[in-house]
Amino acid sequence: MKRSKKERQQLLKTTIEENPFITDEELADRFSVSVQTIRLDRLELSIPELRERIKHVASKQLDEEVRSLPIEEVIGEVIDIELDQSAISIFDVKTEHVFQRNQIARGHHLFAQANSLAVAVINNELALTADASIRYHRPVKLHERVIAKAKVLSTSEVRTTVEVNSYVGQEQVFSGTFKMYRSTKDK
Amino acid sequence: MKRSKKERQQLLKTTIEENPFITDEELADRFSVSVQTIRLDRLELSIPELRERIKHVASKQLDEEVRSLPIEEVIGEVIDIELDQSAISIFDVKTEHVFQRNQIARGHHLFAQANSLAVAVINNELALTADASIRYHRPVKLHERVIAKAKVLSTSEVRTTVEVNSYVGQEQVFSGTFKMYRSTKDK
DNA sequence: CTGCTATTAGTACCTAGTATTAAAAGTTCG
DNA sequence: CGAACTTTTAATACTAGGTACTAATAGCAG
Repeated sequence: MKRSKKERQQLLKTTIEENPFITDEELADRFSVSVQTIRLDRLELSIPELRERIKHVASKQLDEEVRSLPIEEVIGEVIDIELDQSAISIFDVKTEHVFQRNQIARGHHLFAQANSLAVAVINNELALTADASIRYHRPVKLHERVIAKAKVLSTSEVRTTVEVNSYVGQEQVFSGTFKMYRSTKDK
Repeated sequence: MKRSKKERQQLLKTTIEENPFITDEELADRFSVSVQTIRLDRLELSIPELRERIKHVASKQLDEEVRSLPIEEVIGEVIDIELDQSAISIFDVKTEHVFQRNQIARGHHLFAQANSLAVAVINNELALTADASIRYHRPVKLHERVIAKAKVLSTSEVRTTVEVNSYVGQEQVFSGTFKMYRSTKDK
């Protein structure tokens, strides 16, 4: 099986990409050339040695582990609030909020922004969501800024209905109606 | 700084756990003992050498990449899944999930568990929540274990309805109906 | 045949170890 | 105190999977 230098180097690159754990010796075997040739190839292609490759993959893994730990606690920043009436928060979609494959924000983050805003707008120590009906109007992408606007529709002694609409620019991306319990003892 | 053998070995273990990239020499320095002592310690504790540790971390990374998308992006741990039919996940409520004041889990975590399970159960590259209707039956407290059960109710070419019910023990705490978009090209 | 590139071979050196033997230091017990 | 034991350190030989360098050889083109 005769390959030109270029062919071999191209193949070398993809082979290592798909299996970074392969040694020069195995590669030499596979391509029926000497180990030295493989090393020259790697040199020319600036492909690091096995151990460095593995180290690189491992670091990536550690990064992922740390980045995926703090799942979500910050759910947007409240920029305006009138208790028992309305509230506005902004939420910037970052890499940790999106599906890796299509860069679309996972739905529960938009929900979380809206839900926590609904909780915040209620002037009460204890506010809990009883039920909610929501709708996603269009997908939100990485790096977009979502502005959620909450509006209190009705209030009784124990129940409050809050409507939340979220926008990216002028475009609506999310809407929801939250029925909230509120504790009887006011602050 | 004098430590007994036991103390040193205990510390060695946790040190390596938190930074698997550390060499015996660095450890010897850190604990003011010889390299040989560190090696005896590793031997006694069955801790593999640096390169093996790195290799192990790197393999984990490759596994994740291959085992692909839906599972790692689920909130809670999926313990059973039958694609396009049903799925179950567990979610342990920790301190970071609750309101400090009353130790009650924030609603969006329960929503996130249910929503991501609904996404995972759909055997499709692209699944997005279109709208959802949910209800919180009773508050969930710190350290409780929530079991979410997703069931696919109906499927058309582009839409799937998933029902999710979540329980703590025998008691239902959450229910939701999720209407999902699925991409037209099936896997 | 002469040049040129590509390949192979060989050597010294490196890191981060294992495995083994042996000596030295520290500690406990009688 | 000193023998017996554990713990630590040292020294040596060997390993994988390389780098860096020099030198020899093979293949082919003009």
